[in-house]
Amino acid sequence: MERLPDPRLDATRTQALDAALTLLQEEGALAVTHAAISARTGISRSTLYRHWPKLDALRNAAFGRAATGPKDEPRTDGPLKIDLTWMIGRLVMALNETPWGKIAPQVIAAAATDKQSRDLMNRWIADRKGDVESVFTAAHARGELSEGAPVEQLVEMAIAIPYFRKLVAGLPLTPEWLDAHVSMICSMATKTTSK
Amino acid sequence: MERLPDPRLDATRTQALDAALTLLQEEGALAVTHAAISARTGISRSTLYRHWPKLDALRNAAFGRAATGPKDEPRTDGPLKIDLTWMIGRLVMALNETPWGKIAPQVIAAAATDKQSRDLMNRWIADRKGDVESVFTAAHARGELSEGAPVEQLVEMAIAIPYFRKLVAGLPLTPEWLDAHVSMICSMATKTTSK
DNA sequence: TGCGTTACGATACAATATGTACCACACACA
DNA sequence: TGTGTGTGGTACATATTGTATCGTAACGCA
Repeated sequence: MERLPDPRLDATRTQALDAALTLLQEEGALAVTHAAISARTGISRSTLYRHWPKLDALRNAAFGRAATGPKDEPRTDGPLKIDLTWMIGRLVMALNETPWGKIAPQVIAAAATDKQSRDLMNRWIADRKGDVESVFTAAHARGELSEGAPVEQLVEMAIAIPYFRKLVAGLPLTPEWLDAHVSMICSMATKTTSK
Repeated sequence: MERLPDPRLDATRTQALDAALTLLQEEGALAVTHAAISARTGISRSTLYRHWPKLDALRNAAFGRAATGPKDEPRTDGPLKIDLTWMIGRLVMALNETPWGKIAPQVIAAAATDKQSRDLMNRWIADRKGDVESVFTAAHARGELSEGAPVEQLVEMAIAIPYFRKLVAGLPLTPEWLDAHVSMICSMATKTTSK
């Protein structure tokens, strides 16, 4: 007979990963250790080793936890500028206000040597690209785009620039900046109705 | 009286940092330790600790070494597309073929907690931005730019996208991609002579 | 060439991080 | 109420990171 899963398993895992996430944000990936989590949660070191026998596994679990979040349903009602502002605004919010914004650089660095981190990063990017692309697709269906609009390049640009500003250059992503960013993209995508 | 500097000082420092750079590329920042460099160079562990008493100092020195390189003199003879292709081509080459391409992600991650890494990264970006900007300035002087061309945004875009593709998304920077990238920027910057 | 200085190499040692092994206890389910 | 399973505590093994000390070798200078 199958036994029901012991609720303690999930409870300790959740507690531990919560603490790991905090450590990740506050002190970086190197601070995520069995000992540190034990000190912070009261969970014994042996229990933590039982759940994640290796340090890599523990850190990957923490990364994974940081990347999880509610999926954004893209708005595609139009017009393009409104949809894009909302969609890229969600990205900006994720970078500004969720753990992911602080942790992404460490995932990027880890991706150089660790496949799981690479997969995690790629999945995150693919999701965002998909969202932005669907906005363009809808705009195209409404006839809002100019003939040869380079949609693929525009999608990449829409995402790459906020990423670069925030993570690489350490520049803020303000509402004013967002407006200018979206405006530039729209001016490239739509029929040149500009003055 | 001042004594001349002992040549052994420079010799060991150079040897050690060469090995550190190799380790950095091949096995990541975590592999850069006094012990590893000692094993690789034959320099004794105690000597390495004498030069860089802390591990952070050693890694920062390795980062610094990775970032050094000959300064690119921007070409500003025009036309814009030629100058931009050359200038961004230099950036692409640096990312593709120098240690910096492999190490930048680790510097970015370290920048979250370490001021020296932050400074290093900012200096690198500022240099590149300055180069690209001077290309636009020259083009403006020649009257190649359209009235309200958003030069600042274009400069950022020129740099952010290759960075994102290579470091974050792990995508290749091919000559074909470079051409498309530059073309897009030019079409935004120049008087809309496009059909 | 010889002398004082300085860098280097070797070793021993301390402190911490990273696991492993084992046992007693407490909690969950039947 | 028993039986299994997760947990906590401790002891222990090993590697990493850093310190301290000593003799030796290379260097600059006279």
